[in-house]
Amino acid sequence: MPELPEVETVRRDLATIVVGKRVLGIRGAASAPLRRIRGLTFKNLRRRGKYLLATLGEFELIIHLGMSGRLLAAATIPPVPHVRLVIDLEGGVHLVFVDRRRFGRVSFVRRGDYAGSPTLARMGPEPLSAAFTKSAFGHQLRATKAPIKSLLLNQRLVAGIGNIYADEVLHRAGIHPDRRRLTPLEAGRLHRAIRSVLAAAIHHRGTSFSLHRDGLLPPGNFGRHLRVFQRAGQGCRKCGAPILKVRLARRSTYFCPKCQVRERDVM
DNA sequence: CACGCCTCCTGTGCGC
DNA sequence: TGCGCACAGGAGGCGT
Repeated sequence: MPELPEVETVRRDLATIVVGKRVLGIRGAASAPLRRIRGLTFKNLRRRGKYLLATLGEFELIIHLGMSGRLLAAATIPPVPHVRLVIDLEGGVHLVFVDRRRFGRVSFVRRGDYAGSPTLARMGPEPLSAAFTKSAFGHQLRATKAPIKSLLLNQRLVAGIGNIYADEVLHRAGIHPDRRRLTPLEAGRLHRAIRSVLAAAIHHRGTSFSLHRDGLLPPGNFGRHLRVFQRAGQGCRKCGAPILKVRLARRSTYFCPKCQVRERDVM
């Protein structure tokens, strides 16, 4: 599930609960470095791309939810399978990391030491920040020849986009997912689409999938605003043509064959 | 270095 | 109904 809007939703839900609280203990599959978190206090809870970051003393807690990870704050440990880690906080609060597929990661490093997370170390700008400029984005898109969808997924040109929002922003921008070397016009449309789609998704608390509809978290409801993702065979909301599903970059890819043409724009 | 492919893990849903 | 297999929202690591 978790792409930028979902991770941001988790961050906002948990920040007010954990910030300022001291760690009383840690249980579960905690690495030796992670066990040093005991006794330290959460100074903040931040997000970078799809990563959650927290400063505690001289250290930084790095949490990536992977494909199936969830992070919950609760007074009692919920009776769900696949609880991997529990961080006990003062005030009777438990931070619970649940991850069915174990693709999630929790690490504890010296502040800013991202050597163990190359994607985080090389992360592109936050799409909703001023650092994400149309001109820099456009220049980078001219300089690389991979399919635009692969570039959106790899986190280096812009942070936080995954398979759902890659398809959604490409549809919004009217760009075929396999287009390469975008024109400045296309780059401009894509830049704008990235900002508007992600902002709207955050507003709706992200896209909720069955894994997350268990009553433990307020559900996201951006799902009903999706224009192409998991809508194969259904009509494009813009032109009515049936949405296609293909494999691209080893991922399911949904697009409208009429609104998103592969040919380069005529300028 | 850029790019593409394979892998990690577990559960679900589909076709036969 | 049962079985086997493809597939699932991510990113790290490797080979080319």
